[in-house]
Amino acid sequence: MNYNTETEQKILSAAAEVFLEKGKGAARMQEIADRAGINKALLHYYFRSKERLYDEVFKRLVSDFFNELFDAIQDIEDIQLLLKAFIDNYIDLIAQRQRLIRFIIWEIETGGGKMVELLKTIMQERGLTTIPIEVKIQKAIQEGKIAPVDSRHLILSLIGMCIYPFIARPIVENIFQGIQVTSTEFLQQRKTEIFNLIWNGIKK
Amino acid sequence: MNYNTETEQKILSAAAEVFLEKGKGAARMQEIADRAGINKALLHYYFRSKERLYDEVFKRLVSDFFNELFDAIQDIEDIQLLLKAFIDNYIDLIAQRQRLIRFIIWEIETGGGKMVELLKTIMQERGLTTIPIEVKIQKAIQEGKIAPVDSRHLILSLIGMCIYPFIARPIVENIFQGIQVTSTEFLQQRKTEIFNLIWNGIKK
DNA sequence: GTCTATACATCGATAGAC
DNA sequence: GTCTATCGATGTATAGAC
Repeated sequence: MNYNTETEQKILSAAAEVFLEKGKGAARMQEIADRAGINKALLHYYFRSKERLYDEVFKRLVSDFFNELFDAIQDIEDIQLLLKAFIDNYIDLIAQRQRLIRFIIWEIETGGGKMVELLKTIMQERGLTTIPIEVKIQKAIQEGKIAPVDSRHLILSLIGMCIYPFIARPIVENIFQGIQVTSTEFLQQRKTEIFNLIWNGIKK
Repeated sequence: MNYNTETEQKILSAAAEVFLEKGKGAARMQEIADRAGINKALLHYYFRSKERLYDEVFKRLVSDFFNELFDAIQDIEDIQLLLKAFIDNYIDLIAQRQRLIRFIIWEIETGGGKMVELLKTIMQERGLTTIPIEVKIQKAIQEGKIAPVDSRHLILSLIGMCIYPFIARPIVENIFQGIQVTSTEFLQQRKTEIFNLIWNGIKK
């Protein structure tokens, strides 16, 4: 039993909780220490500063998300199945990680440097030099399977449609009475509506 | 000349700058005072607390945005022209207010209460009880002008596609080398691609 | 490795003179 | 209305005993 690593893990999961709930700026080292069942001094002993602790937590959470997404769609070649799988998995992964979006947006909005670096690292680790889905969309266009849209814009549209309800959740649920963004019913509807819109929009 | 009001305006515009740049949490009353050319004490004399100053700034900036959007599309009845106008105006208004999005997202992610209240107020002031575009989409469906999609999902898709490139701007510009989200060229492409995708997706 | 105690900085807010 | 000076709370980080 390695006491060192055990404490480190307790700190990391407590820090993930607090950072996700409060955001980096409002997160307090005291609260992280409390939830980990230790004191502030030990936090700095293990991670030196709040900044470094945050970096470590951010890296782990975001890497998990993107690796799961890449895993889910990497072997699909048929464009229709690929789009369906992308939408389904993106929405499910986000639905399971609602607070992670705030986390990523907070980070992006401080310049996005960490996020860009992390994405590069993740792609490098997977041996990717291009975005797989972009290449597959372009291939489908060349083979005449879908209309000649701009692949980059299609990807931006896909992600935007999937992610927006989660970003604007309080407003969406208030403006559209009856919608519960996390309900199984809404998630299923959302997947279907996005796929139908996209597919009708680009099929030949 | 009313000195009272003049100082108040200087404070409000300085506060808007700082809040937009730093966000509510990281904004400092000292910096707002400096930019307004006064001292901290006077800030509290006029607005009592940071919270109230923030509320006032938030209300003004967000109201302006939505009022401009509503003004731009309220008289359009034809569904095709309406969708085109919504996309064009939404993208232009956001492009002119890049930092406002962070502002709104920050606010949403602390619960969204202020945003919901503000939207209700804005709609009340305009005498609206429903969302105009939702009603017009449903009317177009009933009249058989577009396919019977879910109007709420269509609106979510529209906004998501318009707003996403601005939210994820640093990532988008890095992943898609060559894209400059704020360039006239990209904005024009984006408007066209969104409209074409939507219209092909729902036209009969 | 883990603790207590504390240094040191910063921030929002206010008191009080003018 | 506007200023200077300062309070009180809170935050990160560290020193030093065990």
